[in-house]
This record gives sequence, C-alpha cells and structure tokens, in this order.
Amino acid sequence: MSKLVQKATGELRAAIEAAMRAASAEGALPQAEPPAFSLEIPADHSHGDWACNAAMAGARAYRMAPRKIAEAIEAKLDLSGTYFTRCEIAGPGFLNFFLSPRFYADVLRDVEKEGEAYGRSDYGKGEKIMVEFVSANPTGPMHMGNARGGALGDCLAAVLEAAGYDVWREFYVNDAGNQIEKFGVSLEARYLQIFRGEDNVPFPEDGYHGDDIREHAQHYADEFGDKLLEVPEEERRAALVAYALPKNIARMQNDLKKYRIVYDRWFLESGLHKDGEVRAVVDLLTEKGLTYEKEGAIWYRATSFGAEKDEVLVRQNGNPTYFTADIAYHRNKFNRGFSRCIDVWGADHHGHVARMKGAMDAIGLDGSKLDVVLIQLVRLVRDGEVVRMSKRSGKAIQLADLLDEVPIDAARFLFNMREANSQMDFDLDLAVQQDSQNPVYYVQYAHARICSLLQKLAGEGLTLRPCTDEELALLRTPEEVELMRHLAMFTDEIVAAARAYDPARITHYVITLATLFHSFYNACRIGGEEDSLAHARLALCSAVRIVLRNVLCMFKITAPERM
RNA sequence: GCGCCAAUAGCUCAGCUGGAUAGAGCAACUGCCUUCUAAGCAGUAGGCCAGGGGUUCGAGUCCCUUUUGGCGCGCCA
Repeated sequence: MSKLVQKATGELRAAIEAAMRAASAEGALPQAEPPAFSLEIPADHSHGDWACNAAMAGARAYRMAPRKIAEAIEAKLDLSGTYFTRCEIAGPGFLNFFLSPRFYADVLRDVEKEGEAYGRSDYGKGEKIMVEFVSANPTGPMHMGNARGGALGDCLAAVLEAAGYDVWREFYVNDAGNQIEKFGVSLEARYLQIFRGEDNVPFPEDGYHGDDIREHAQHYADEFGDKLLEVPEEERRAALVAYALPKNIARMQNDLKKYRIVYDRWFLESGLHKDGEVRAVVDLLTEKGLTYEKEGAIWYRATSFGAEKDEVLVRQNGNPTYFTADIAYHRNKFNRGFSRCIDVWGADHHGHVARMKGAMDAIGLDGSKLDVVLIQLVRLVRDGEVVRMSKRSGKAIQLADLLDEVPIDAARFLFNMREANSQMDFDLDLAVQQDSQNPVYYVQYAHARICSLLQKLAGEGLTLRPCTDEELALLRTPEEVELMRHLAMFTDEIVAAARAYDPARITHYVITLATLFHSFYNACRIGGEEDSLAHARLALCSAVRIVLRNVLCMFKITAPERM
C-alpha cells in the first residue's frame, strides 16, 4: 500500500475505534465487542473520500439501528492530527470522511520525490516468484494466442515486480516427446519428396502440414544435398530435427524480442529427460505407492489427489507422457527456490490444472503454490468481421504477421485491456488508429501533451519548483481533486493487480488517469494564472506525467514526448 | 453424460475482498479552438445486470437452479 494511503487509513481506523470505545464507556453504545468494519473508497465521491460501514456492521452486535450507532460514533470522533477534516452520516448509516488538502499536497510531493519508483512497493517482500508464459510448441511458428499470452505474461511479471516480488520469466521449450517425433517424421517426408517427387512419398496424415516444414526440408537439401537419402530412418529424422529445431527456437526468440519480451531462461524439456528428472518422478511416485501397471503402461493414481481418472506416466512403448515431463518440470522449478510459480496457459488446458496441482501434492510439494492463469481465446477482427486467415499467406495468422501489421505499443496495451479469463476480440483497425478511440494513443497523447505543455511554459519562464501547502491547497476544482485522488491510488492499484494476477487493472487505471488529465486540461489553465496557482498546477501536471510514464514504462510501451 | 469459464446500454466492456442512485467508450444528437497539442473536452439520450429461488441490515457481486454460448474430458501436448 502506498505509504500515504496506508497512513490515512490507519489514522482513520484508529480514530473510529477510539470513538466506539469512548461511546461504549459513556453508555452511548452497549458494552459489546466493537464490530469488524471496513474502510473503502466510495465510487461516488460526493459520499466522501473514505467511507466506513461500522454502524451497519455493528447493528447486530449492538442491537441498535445503524443510524443511531453512527451518531454515537460521530459524537465521539476526534479527527485532529489526521488527514481528514470532517465526517458526515449518510444513507443507511455510512460514516463518510473527507480528506484535507494537506493529504493531496503530500501526494504530489510524494510522486515528485519518488519519481520512477512511485508506484513500487514492498508488498511482495522480495519473494521469489516465477512466471512461465507463452511456452509455444517449437515445431512451428507462434500464433495469435501466443500474442495475448506474451503481452499478458510479460506485463503480469512487470506488475509483480512493481509490487515487490523477485520475478523470473521463463519459457518452457517442449523440445522432446511425441510432437518432436512428429516434427521429424514430417520433415523427413518433405525431404524425401524433394528427391523422389511428392506423389511417390506419402505425407503422414497427422503430420505438420505447414509450409515452414517444406522450407526447412528445402533449406537442408540446398545446404547438404541428398546425403540423408541412404542413412537409416532414425538418423535421417534426427539430423533434420537437429537442423530445424534450433532455427525454430531462434525464430521464436527473435519474434518475442521484437515484442519486447526477454526471458531469464529458455528451459529445455530435453534436459529433464537427459538428467533423469523425468524418470525420477516415476520412481518417486512408485516409492510412494502411487503407481501401478496396466496393459503394459505405468499409471499414476491421480484419483487419490482429486482427479477424475488416473493418468498414464509411461506408455506401453516405454516413453514418458507429456504429463510426466511436466511434473518433472514443475518439481524442478520449485527445487530452484521459487516460493510460487505462475503458469500462463491457454484455457483449452484447463483440464490439466487440477491434475498438475494434485501431482505436486503427490510428490510431496505444495500444489497450492502453483497458480495457473488461463487465457481465453482471441479473435482477430477487421472491418467488423472475424479474420481467421492471413491475407498474404492464406494460412492461420502468426504472431510475426500481427507484429508487422500492428505497432508493438498497441499490441502490448490492447492485449492487456481484458482480464485473461474473458474472451476477447482484437480489433486490427483500432490498433492502428491514431485517435482517442485507440486507448494506447489516448494515453500516450496525454503524456506528450504534458511534455509539450511543460516545455512551452518553461519557455515563458514558468518552471517546476517546490510548492507550499498553501499553494497546493489552491488545487480545489473537482477536476484537480479527482486527478490527485487518482494519483494517490496508483500503488494500491498495482498491488491489487498483482494480487489478482490481472494487469488489465493497470491499463484501466492509466486510461482513467489520461481521461482525468484531459478533463483537467480543458477546465484549468496554467499560463496567465496567478503565480502560486500556476506553480501548483505545474506540480500537478508533472506528477501526472510521472505516473503516466511509470505505467507505460512498466508495460514496455513508449512514452512519447511529442506526437 | 460429467466438468471448467462466461452472460451487464444497440455494440465493445468496467464494476476492487457484498455497500449508497449500476459506470465508461463507440454509434446517435447538441455544443467548445483569435489564448498552454481539438490525436482533446463538455452535454443529451440509452438498463427487468439472461430467468427464477435463497443467504442478510444490504446482492450485478455469494449459494442453488434453469436457459444460452465457449472450451475440456487421449498411452496428444
């Protein structure tokens, strides 16, 4: 929590509790245990800056009408020495409190003093937390879902960092298992087709049909010729995979870097197999008596840990399943000292969540320390119609295509407009639109507008300087007060977003901030105003600019000084 | 069949751990630049929060149920 908000809330809570005790002591309230109550910020600010529900919450314990309780508390209330000036009783018995100008003055000074650090807090206490996101299959190019997952995962990580966590970003590369086999078989078929003709070499029905497979085969053939024609099948496939897979991974790294996503680690699944960590999971579960054999496969008693059915760990053919490797991967994560792991998955994997958490419990870890953020489907929309295929290639739209068409700033912002667990349409027209309908431009414009404004005023000899309480108290139009109140809530908003794993709260916050600023800008002037007021407003603009920049910076979106 | 997620203005969506008269934006209509960026602002209009029960001082929010959508239930990942 921001120090100021925390301080104000603490003062208020203490004052209310003291008033309740005093009222009880005098007999104005019964001698009952004071009720738990909450302090909140009303949506409608005519209801005060903070509202307290103690009177309603205490109706049962005190056996009194809420308004009578409110009156008894109010009569004993002493707000001197707090950030609050007065209290009103309203509605069913709310106690509404109003902040003093001194609070807002301290907010502006706080923002200015903290600068880039304003909004950051130690809520997370430096706890080590991993965010694993995208983790796209390396057998082909990334798609739309990865675009949303990337923006969301990266910004979620940023929000957690700002809230005081020690965050690690990781990409899990599935460079082993069935789909790599399939990758090899597909590459092999395309390779053989080059030399023997498409009609003479059948392509596997369940293979990867994309053009990228053809291209890899062609490039290999261009470079190394027909040398794989006469080698054993195993060797041929392995050579093709060894050639193509690193290219695919490098391409993903490149595309994601362009998307401004940089990972702390690209974790290879193959390593878990090589190091025996996958095998170790099977052994561990077997030692605990949680496995059995059936029809030649090794099964895990998932039903003992809440699942609906048991799961295969090792197939009849001796190969471990994806599930087994994934257990090993998560075990590896927790063994690296992360106290909490967040996985960002497509919602189509939701069936896997309970199973994975149960498996953590089964191997002696704590499944409740694994949190999964599920991302619902994204549909691309152009001219009001859903777009399924790329215009150029006629194939499914890739992440790289999207980033060619849409500014990175817009993609990162717009994909964080909705909480993960809601389906969304991504409007391609809106993303490139350069007016207030496009939220990212609207916010950036507010930033540029302030920069330009401050520059212009500096040219007229009006520059930022520390203001006195009296000067800052001149900021009292509704537009100014709303703006300062919103600035005050920034730190808490980041903490709330971190708790909910929902970076969309921050995009909403910053859009509101821009709206309040534009509104202020139209209602209040700076140049030409009396000196004290002009400087106070200048201080307000500067604080808004800092917060706008901090949000944009946190989400790796450019904060232009001129537009 | 079982399970997960959703349903709020004509459209796209907010609504924080239950709080006061449910909010924005778009679309529609009316205004605001000889003065700091009109890529902006102000105003009007628009609602049985899918239906029905329940919990309580108080429900869009929590519980049950019905309806309608999306997704999942592989020795795929």
